[in-house]
Amino acid sequence: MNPSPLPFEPDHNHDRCISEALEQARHLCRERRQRLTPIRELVLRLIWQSHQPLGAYELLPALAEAGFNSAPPTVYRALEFLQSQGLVHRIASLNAFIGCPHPEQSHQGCFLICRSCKSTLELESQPIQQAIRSSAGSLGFTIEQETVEIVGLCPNCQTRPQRDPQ
Amino acid sequence: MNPSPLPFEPDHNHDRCISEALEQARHLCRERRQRLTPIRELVLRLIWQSHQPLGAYELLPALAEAGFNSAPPTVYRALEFLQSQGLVHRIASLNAFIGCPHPEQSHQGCFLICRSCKSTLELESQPIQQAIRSSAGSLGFTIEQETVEIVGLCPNCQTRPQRDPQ
DNA sequence: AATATTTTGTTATAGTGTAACGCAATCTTT
DNA sequence: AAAGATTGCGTTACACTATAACAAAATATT
Ligand SMILES: [Zn+2]
Ligand SMILES: [Zn+2]
Ligand SMILES: [Zn+2]
Ligand SMILES: [Zn+2]
Repeated sequence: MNPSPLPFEPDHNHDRCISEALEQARHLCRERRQRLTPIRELVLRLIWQSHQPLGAYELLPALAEAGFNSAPPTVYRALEFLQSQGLVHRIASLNAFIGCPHPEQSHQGCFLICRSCKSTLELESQPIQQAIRSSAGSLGFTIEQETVEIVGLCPNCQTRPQRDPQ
Repeated sequence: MNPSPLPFEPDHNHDRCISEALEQARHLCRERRQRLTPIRELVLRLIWQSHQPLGAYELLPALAEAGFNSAPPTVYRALEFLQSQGLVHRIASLNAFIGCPHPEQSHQGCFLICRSCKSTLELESQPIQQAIRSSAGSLGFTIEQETVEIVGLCPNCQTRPQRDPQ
């Protein structure tokens, strides 16, 4: 067990990922006077079940099991709220959602997505950010939102292609 | 009229963009022994009507007008072919498609998308590519496909926000 | 407690994309 | 040129993703 979740390590302490993410979500929402309702918290917990982006419709059965209404608007509303608080990011190229490991300040994610095991890692890459800002700036373009999603093979899947880390 | 299409210039010679794109498409397909059928060429021409990404369903009426079948599979097949030949890129964050200005060799596009006028510019930014490769490489991640889509305001729309270049 | 605001339930529908199958057109081989 | 193989297209149906609109319930505010 690693003390902190390492990128693409299938045997990291993921229970800790979950509990930390939930704890931080509760803390941030309290601080911001936003309501982390049972549905919202459940959706966040479900998304954090793995490091693989989850589609909105994959959440519905679990919501139903938990006794909630399970129509699309329910889950999309929860996802919208979580996104607005920076707790969740949407992966445009997958139509899916993933928990943000550092939601304390709003930011643009940069994602490495493994084609094989689907594990997805959010980067904070200064060089990438800088290069984008520089390219856009030199053309007089003002950046408002960035989508950077890199698909490929994670280290595990290059050697053990069939492995499926959470 | 500019001799070559400048980024975010609404009054560039766009007829030339179109004719060059079509000419190059014909040339590349001939060279690769791929069939640029009437439907495929029409879809490419429609996409090149502007520098604004076009949704698949926006193409259907024009296909119908031209006397072709206008069911979704028709246009999606054409788009799939054009993408396979690098003649068109898909913008994941918009669910839309745009013509590629330099399809002669396969590449990963990086797109600047104006939120106001929707004009979209494809960049070939070595620094961005390099930064992405470096970040991924240091984590042992092998890149297969990149999605880099930057939304913001182009120079025109920062000063004349309501303008709508082609 | 009364009122306003926010959240959720519910139904319906819009928007995006694909499966599957048969026919037609084109290419390849004889 | 004829026969067979391959590719592209027409057609229908459907899957997946997301939102509009309005009523009911829960919560916050006065
Ligand atoms: Zn984890
Ligand atoms: Zn994040
Ligand atoms: Zn042009
Ligand atoms: Zn391109």
